[in-house]
Amino acid sequence: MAKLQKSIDKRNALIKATIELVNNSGFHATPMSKIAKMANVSPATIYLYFENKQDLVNQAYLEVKTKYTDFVFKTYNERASVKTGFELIWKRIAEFNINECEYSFFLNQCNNTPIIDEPSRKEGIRHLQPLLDLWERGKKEGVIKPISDYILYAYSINPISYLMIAQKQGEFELTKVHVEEAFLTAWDSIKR
Amino acid sequence: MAKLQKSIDKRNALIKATIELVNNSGFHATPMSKIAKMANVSPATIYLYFENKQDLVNQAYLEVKTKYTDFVFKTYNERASVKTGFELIWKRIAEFNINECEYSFFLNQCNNTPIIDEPSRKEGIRHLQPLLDLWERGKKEGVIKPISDYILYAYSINPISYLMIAQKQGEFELTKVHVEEAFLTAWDSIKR
DNA sequence: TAAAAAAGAATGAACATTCATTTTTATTTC
DNA sequence: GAAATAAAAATGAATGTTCATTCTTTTTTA
Repeated sequence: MAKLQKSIDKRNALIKATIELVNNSGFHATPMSKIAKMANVSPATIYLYFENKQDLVNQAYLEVKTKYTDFVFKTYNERASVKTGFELIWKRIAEFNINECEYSFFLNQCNNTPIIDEPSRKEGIRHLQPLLDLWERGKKEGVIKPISDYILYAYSINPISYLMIAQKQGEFELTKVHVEEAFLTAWDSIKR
Repeated sequence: MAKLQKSIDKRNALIKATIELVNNSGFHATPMSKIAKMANVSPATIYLYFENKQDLVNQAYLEVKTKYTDFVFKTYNERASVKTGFELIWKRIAEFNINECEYSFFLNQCNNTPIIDEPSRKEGIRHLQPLLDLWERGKKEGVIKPISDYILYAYSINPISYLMIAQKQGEFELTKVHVEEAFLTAWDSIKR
């Protein structure tokens, strides 16, 4: 009698292939057969690991989102000043976007199009709770503008994704200098 | 012998249906048959007006993009100060996004995913030439930060799209007050 | 050796596009 | 101004393909 032994490697390869193919062609233009081929697996095998195509993408999304938040808050220290705390988080976000741009592009596509289930997406910004808490504190201390979190996010965090896309499309190269400029710009936009 | 008399109304209805359906389901999840039905037309008729599905979307994109830039620069006056000029343009962009959110959502989806031909997209930011010229002047006058246009765009213009999406997903409502806050934030982020 | 895992081929649905006809339109002829 | 007509415009029904998913068989594993 055999134990349940589905290979985690195969699952990972499938998720990886999905991300890469969806990044380059979009969800509906990516056939399961191609995902299978890229993961060196038969199409039928995908269904041992995932219910169906939608489930595969949802799981890819949640997995990448988790990697993202884990990375972003790893170095965060609640006792730092608001400005320092913001810098810690912002720079980690930038680092993730630059070093894992396959992931960040994928997240971005999921956030901007209707490919992900509402339930799977609803988690959304809530993953960023520590950042929201930091802003709350900043507003109380009078260091951060007393405006909606959505606006703070739109101006200080979302631009990073935009710059990644511009870079992916080869219009722009995101250098160290740019990152520093972008950080200062982000801070200028939300500081009181 | 009859004159060429393809109905502009029909063409418009097809473009409108395409925008609405692509907004809600994405390009590949929108069948031609549905577009036809929504435009009250037979599927075969689409091919009298457009070469194929890709051509239909490309044309929709270019048409909306043109509407956008026409609207945005309509009130612009080259002789205004940099700050005033920026405010004129920014507020028109915001107005367009709010009043024509079907259009702005569509443009955003085209800019963030691989559904549009590279050639059709390449026009991209270049449509915004007057804004780029204004920034150039602002940098010379020492009023605008001397940083890449991509960064200026990412921080002062792109956030509007993000806020639109948040609104479309029902997470947020973009009120007059928010628009004013957002404008000041945009200016803070790019002013020297 | 028995159960799980994997595979390739088969199935059936959905879809973009084309085809063969019908309908509309505008002009011409009386 | 009505009837005739020829070309464009529009249509609904094919066509052929692509694809997600399932089925049956083979291979691997414990």
